[in-house]
Amino acid sequence: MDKYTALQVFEALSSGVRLDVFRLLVQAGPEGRVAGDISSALDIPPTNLSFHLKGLAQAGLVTAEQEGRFQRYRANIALMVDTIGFLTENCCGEGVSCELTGVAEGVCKP
Amino acid sequence: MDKYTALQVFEALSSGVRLDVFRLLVQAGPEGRVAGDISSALDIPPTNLSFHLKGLAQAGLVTAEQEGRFQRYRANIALMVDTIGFLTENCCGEGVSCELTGVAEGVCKP
DNA sequence: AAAATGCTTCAACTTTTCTTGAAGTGTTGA
DNA sequence: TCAACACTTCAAGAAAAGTTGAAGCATTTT
Repeated sequence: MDKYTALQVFEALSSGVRLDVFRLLVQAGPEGRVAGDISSALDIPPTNLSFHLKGLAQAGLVTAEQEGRFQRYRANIALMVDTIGFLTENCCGEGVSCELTGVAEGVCKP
Repeated sequence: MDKYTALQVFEALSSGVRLDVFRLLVQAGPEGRVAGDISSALDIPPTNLSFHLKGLAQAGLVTAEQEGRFQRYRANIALMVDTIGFLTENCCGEGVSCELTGVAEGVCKP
């Protein structure tokens, strides 16, 4: 993963609205949710929701699929997990031990 | 972890400058780095760096310790790892399998 | 004590992001 | 075909974040 991709991911999750939307989609699982469904579940006006969904989709954190006149969104959890790998790169290299950094086991040595 | 804490973490990492700083500190390990060191390593004016370090510290992603007239910063990787746990909460619950979501093994069932 | 160093805070400006109503696109059902 | 529906795009104003030089505070050196 490159820095730009990671930055897009963090930017996407740096808004309360988008964080709520992503979490809702994570909990929805592979079925995902259609836009209007998300709008009413979180009480966000459709115009505003569309703006934020665009940001999440651009970052790759959600995928969009047309379903008749509905638009179904799904979370991409794998990208989120990969992003952590990017952040913890080299955190245990060069004589730096996991014990000292307090990092959970398995994170630094995948 | 609550939503506010997670949001602070993502906001903190949603800037290119702060992402660079955090990654530098992750790679620096437990020794950390003093502010002036970071400033010259990443070519960021001290004033601006101070602004961004404040954001990272407020989110809890870095800690600051005075060392004479220097200020030493260290990364808090554990918080980053915890934040992922928050995001993937319930992602495999209620009949939703990890296989379908494509999530790395062990993430959903810690 | 005075000057130098390391860093932060402040104030002002610039830039970006957010929010909302109005208008637009495509789809479905009467 | 026409109205209703689901959602997105557009435009404009409001709010938040980023950047910089000048000034401030604390520590160290001379």
